[in-house]
Amino acid sequence: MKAPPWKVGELAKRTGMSVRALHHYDEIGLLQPALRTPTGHRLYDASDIQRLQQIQSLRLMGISLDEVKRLLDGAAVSPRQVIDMHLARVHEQITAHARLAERLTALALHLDAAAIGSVDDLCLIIEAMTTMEKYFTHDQLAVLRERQTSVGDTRIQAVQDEWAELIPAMQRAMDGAVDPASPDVVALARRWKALVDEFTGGDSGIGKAVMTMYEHEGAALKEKLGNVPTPAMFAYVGRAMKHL
Amino acid sequence: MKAPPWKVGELAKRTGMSVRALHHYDEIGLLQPALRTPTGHRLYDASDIQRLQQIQSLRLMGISLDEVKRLLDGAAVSPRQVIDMHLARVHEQITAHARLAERLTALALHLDAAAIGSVDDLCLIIEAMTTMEKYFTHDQLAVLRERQTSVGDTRIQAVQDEWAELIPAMQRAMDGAVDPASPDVVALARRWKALVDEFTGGDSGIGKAVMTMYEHEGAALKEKLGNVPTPAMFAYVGRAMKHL
DNA sequence: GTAAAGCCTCACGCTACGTGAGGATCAAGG
DNA sequence: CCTTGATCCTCACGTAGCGTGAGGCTTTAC
Repeated sequence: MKAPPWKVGELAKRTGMSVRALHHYDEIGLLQPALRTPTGHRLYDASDIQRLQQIQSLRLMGISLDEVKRLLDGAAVSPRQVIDMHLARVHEQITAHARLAERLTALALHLDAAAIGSVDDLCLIIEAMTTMEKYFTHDQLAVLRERQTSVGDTRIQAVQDEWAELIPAMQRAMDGAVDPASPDVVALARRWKALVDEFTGGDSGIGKAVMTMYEHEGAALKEKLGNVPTPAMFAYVGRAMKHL
Repeated sequence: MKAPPWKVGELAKRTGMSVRALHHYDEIGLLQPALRTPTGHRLYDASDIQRLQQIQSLRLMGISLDEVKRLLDGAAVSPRQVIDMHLARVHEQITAHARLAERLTALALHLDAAAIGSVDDLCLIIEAMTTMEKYFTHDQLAVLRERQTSVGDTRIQAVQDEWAELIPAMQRAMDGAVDPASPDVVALARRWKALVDEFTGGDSGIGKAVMTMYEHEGAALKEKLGNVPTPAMFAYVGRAMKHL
């Protein structure tokens, strides 16, 4: 156990820092050794060592070198404030990362469900997720995910096929100006409602969100899904449903 | 709604990116516009725009530009792997930040309790916390924090004063080679046990951790706390306790 | 005395751009 | 045709906290 002052390598070994880091601290004026040998070698004395321990303590709490310097040099900033502000920043980071993790987990689920290999498909799914997050609340998305896994792939495919048949049929009725109260249209509306209820799990908020989404994103969705309901069609179906 | 190809400013406005970011993507070969005007102005065509959308999607998931490039260019890496590995990284970050937040919160508590203003004291507390985390488990630390708040400052001070009296007394008994079974020493041991029990809340693991800590950190603690028990003293007290 | 180890000072590299600097080009009006 | 303001171009530095050499002195140990 040699006594101080120590050379940079010795100090590094004893504190677990790298020599480069100590050089860096010297460069930025965070820890400048009290002495130098005539040949320019750094010599750290006891007070330098203590300061380094303080630096290490503060760094362990994730405080930036800049703030460490401000804390140790000028007492102008209160430690308490620094800690509080830093804690707030850390909490922000945590929530941001937590959201990201949630999205990534959901994405992984979709990847499993859809047996996707291509990057193009991956991006489409991300895009769809992003769009949906704009219209559905967090809870609603959780409900939809739960339903997705519970009903199973085959049923989902069947539902998609039925929509692919139902929407054009409804469109033809509208184009032909058929009375929404007519038995044929009401029958279509009944199937429509059944599909919607199955999708939403009876949550009317989800149904509304879907309509809002189609309203705002109609053009974009049409390109990707083929046939999609228009706002006019929602109104038409709504009238037909009054006669269920 | 002008049709593509678009100039960089136009693309930036429509996608919400900055012109500089698009320049950057060009520089690193992530998104190089299909065309340039004879004077060098970038012209992005439809496929460029689609690629940019994919880039934005992947970036929204927190994927680095480098990995985005690898994903979009060479299909050599599977999307699924990338997502999984990225998710793992994010989870690591979350746990690291969560630990940090926990430490900061505990630190804020100590600051409140000790009415600390100086940076020196702040660092001492951090150092103490760091040391204790090496010897106590997470649960044990939670117990100690809980006990700290429940017993109150005045009692803590009283306990410290009693230790300050008890330890030298025990040391004198040891120095005088007094039989640990003697009534005086047993009486001291009784007080000792009461203090320990109050501190540990009856958790024997905590008591052992304290002993291990004093054993390893004896010298460092002695400087800061004044008189501290030595391993020999623990043994002596242990023998005395057999006669309680 | 010599070789190995340790020290010094540059200086580039990493992430994903922000922010000018200095100059060419484009679109619209006089 | 000329001007003017908006837009475009290409450098190039700055960010946080060092890692990792390069090239050249000093110290230490045999």
